Amino acid sequence: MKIATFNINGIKARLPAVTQWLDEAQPDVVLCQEIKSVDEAFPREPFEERGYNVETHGQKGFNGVAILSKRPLEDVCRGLPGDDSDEQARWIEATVMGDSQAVRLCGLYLPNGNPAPGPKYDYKLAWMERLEARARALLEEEMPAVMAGDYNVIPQAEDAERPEAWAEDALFLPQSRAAFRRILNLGFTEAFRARTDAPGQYSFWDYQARAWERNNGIRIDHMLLTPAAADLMTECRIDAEIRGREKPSDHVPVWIELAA
DNA sequence: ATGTCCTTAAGATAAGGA
Repeated sequence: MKIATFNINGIKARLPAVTQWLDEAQPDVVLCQEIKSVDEAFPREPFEERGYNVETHGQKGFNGVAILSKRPLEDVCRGLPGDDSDEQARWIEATVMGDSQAVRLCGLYLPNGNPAPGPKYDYKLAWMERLEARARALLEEEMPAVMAGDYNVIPQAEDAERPEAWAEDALFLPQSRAAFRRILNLGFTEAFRARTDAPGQYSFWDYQARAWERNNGIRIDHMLLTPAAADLMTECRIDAEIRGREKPSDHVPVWIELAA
């Protein structure tokens, strides 16, 4: 089962790029972030005619997450638990049946947090505490689980072309990286780094200043696997080349193959 | 070189978010 995460940066603007990639990559599941659409306005038809089931958790103007799946999605839950006053659409989860076993899928769009310090950074750190709590609960279940999405965290210096440029940024501040590491250290496997220590591998390049042409990127889109899921992983790759196409997202897909 | 892009609110451009 091929499972991908992709921050598409607006479904209305990205429909041609996303459908072209779907037709080529043929993922079974895609966890999408930044759909920037309310549920009612999400264009379901292009995906349904390709055989995907569509579950969205949108909001007006920004944020918004979705799951596309060729297999039926069950037990869909929207919103990260832990704060009923949080109205930002950043979390969706569902269960998909593999050939041999069920997998719990969590799609997340972690807050950017800039400028730091400030209320937006406080919100990011509080959101990460809630994520840690949900991660603990997932580990206690027997089902293999994947938490994938735009984490807005650069885990290590080797995950940025110019780490010095991010020293004061919410994506790379020690507190952000420590919170990410606390979640990993519960027992999760970060899929990409479990398979390679190659430098220069990124998932985001800014639209500005010819960042793509210079490979001035950062790796902030991650897939965290519970031990039961990590045992099933046979592949993890970044489809970087689509960043160079017409009207691309500033992020590219990251995907795993699970023998589930 | 904060050099771009996407969104909404308007009804042309400007602001917020990233």
